[in-house]
Amino acid sequence: MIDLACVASFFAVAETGGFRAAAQRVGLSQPAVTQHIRKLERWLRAELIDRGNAGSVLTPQGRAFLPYAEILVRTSERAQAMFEKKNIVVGASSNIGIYLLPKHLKACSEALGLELDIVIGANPDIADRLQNLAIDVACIEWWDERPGFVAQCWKQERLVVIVPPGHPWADRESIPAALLQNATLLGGEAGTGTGRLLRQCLGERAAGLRTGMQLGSTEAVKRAVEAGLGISIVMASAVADEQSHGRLRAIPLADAPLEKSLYIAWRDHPLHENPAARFARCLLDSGAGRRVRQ
Amino acid sequence: MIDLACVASFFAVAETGGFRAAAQRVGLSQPAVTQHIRKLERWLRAELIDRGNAGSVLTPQGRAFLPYAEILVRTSERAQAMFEKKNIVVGASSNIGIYLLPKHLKACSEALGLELDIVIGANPDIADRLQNLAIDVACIEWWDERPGFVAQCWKQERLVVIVPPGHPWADRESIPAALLQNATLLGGEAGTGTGRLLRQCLGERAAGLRTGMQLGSTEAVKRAVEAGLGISIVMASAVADEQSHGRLRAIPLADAPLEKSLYIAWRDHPLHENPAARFARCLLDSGAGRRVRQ
DNA sequence: ACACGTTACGGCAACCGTAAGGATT
DNA sequence: AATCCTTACGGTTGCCGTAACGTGT
Repeated sequence: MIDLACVASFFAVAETGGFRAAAQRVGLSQPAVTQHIRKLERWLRAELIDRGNAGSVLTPQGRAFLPYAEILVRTSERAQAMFEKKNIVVGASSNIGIYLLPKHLKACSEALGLELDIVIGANPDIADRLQNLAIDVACIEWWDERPGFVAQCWKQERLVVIVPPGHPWADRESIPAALLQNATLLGGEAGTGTGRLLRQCLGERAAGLRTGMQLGSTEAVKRAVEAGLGISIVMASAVADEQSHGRLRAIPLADAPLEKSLYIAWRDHPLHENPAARFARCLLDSGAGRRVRQ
Repeated sequence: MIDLACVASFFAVAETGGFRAAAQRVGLSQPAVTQHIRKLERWLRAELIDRGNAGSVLTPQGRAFLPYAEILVRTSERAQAMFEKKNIVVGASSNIGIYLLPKHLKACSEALGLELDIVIGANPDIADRLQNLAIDVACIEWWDERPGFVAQCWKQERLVVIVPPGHPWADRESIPAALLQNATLLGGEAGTGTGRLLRQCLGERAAGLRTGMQLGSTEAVKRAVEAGLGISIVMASAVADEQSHGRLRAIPLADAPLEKSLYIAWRDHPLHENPAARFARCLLDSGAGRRVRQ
């Protein structure tokens, strides 16, 4: 059976680019790291690292092994952390992590006496990390039901159409769906389910809806709309600032109350004293949660 | 650093329900397993197993640790297997694994001189296993792009409406979308993207489409339709048998050629001699693949 | 000369198996 | 008595650190 200490040393070498630095990071002498790498290489029957005097670099085989090493190291770290009841890791999709989460975190952290680490990423990425045990609690914009997890609806966030101040729609109170019929919307982060939501909410009236440019982030979308490159639909809280400064107009839809459900999801541990679940419930209490699936 | 041998012993105890059987499985003496479990328990500062004379059972904390243990054990096994260039694991969503894959596997296995293990599961489950490194190649019905992976379109499978022989539509040559307008379809496996595909393909005409009963498998859907409980839409190759025996009618849509793209996905190893990639390409060659994403 | 990784070697810890010891049914 | 896990103990392994040794810049 492989030795995790060897894997940790390998991972450290891969990250630091040298045996000496790796030894320091894992708290061993440098020859010990040499031994670890040799042992791994014998075990896998493959050379993993090209030793050069100006830094060590992974061989192709080493690069192939790297994701395995990372999973092994991170999983063992997380397993240990789970029982120490401290330092839980919260993952959030970009929109939530940037615009909504910060104001809740401090209260929950203090109420529970927990240290929090935050990871912000794309929505599917966060879902995967939850599955991989790399994060304990996920705050996400879209959740496909998976066995072994609990997900609850956290908030219903209003979505609004955003246009620049000079736009023909800028002074409307609301926007009827018919206006959107042939509009082209600037796209933000992929995989957040906004497209799905729109089609579901507008029904047949969404047929002509198109999304131009995938800009990758809501920040980018806001800047693009400010610059007059187009219009978009975003979560209301993402544009509160710009709206109050008059840089953007945020206008609700007229006939359909367009709301996106945000979810808190965590692994359904049978552990009674489950810190992830406690944190999740604390978050939910500050957002009037509604149970979706156990 | 935790010892993987201890984790393997724990996992074996969890699966076999006893220290003796676990010892036999991992090839150690029984006291060695006792030591392993004690070491783990000391390391995690938690009791993991309730020792009873009539079998050992996991404590709640043990059950909480179990998924971590499984990931650690399976990942190390997979890492080792990767370098042995043998025995690659293919995951397939149920429909593909049952109706399409078998006829291709033997040829690919022989052409490459590889042993194959097959895992069949729900579509999201297979995608997760690919991410977790539990499988090497995934044959799936829906793929959300993830960094670090390669996915290619493998086949375009025709979808057909299935109705029982006595149904009013049984003798139609094709079914116009308008007929489906307010139909209720029996649902099969969740998360395969058929619903999405339908809405995308039928556009606004899908507005009234409803799915009743989630039956969980295509086999169940077929039996339910045979029994006259309703109609459904399935992959043509899933009902070839029933169609030729006259137990079901399979009827294409009239105005939209309804096709589902099936994908082969694998981890984008930089390893030159990557057996998973070789196998994937072999499969693609037998299905006229079209590149989607690198 | 310096920085990096390797080799050599010795002490010490830890692991495993055998054998004997409770505890429960 | 039978089964299951634990304890006790000794031999062996192998891991780690110190120190000395190549090697390339």
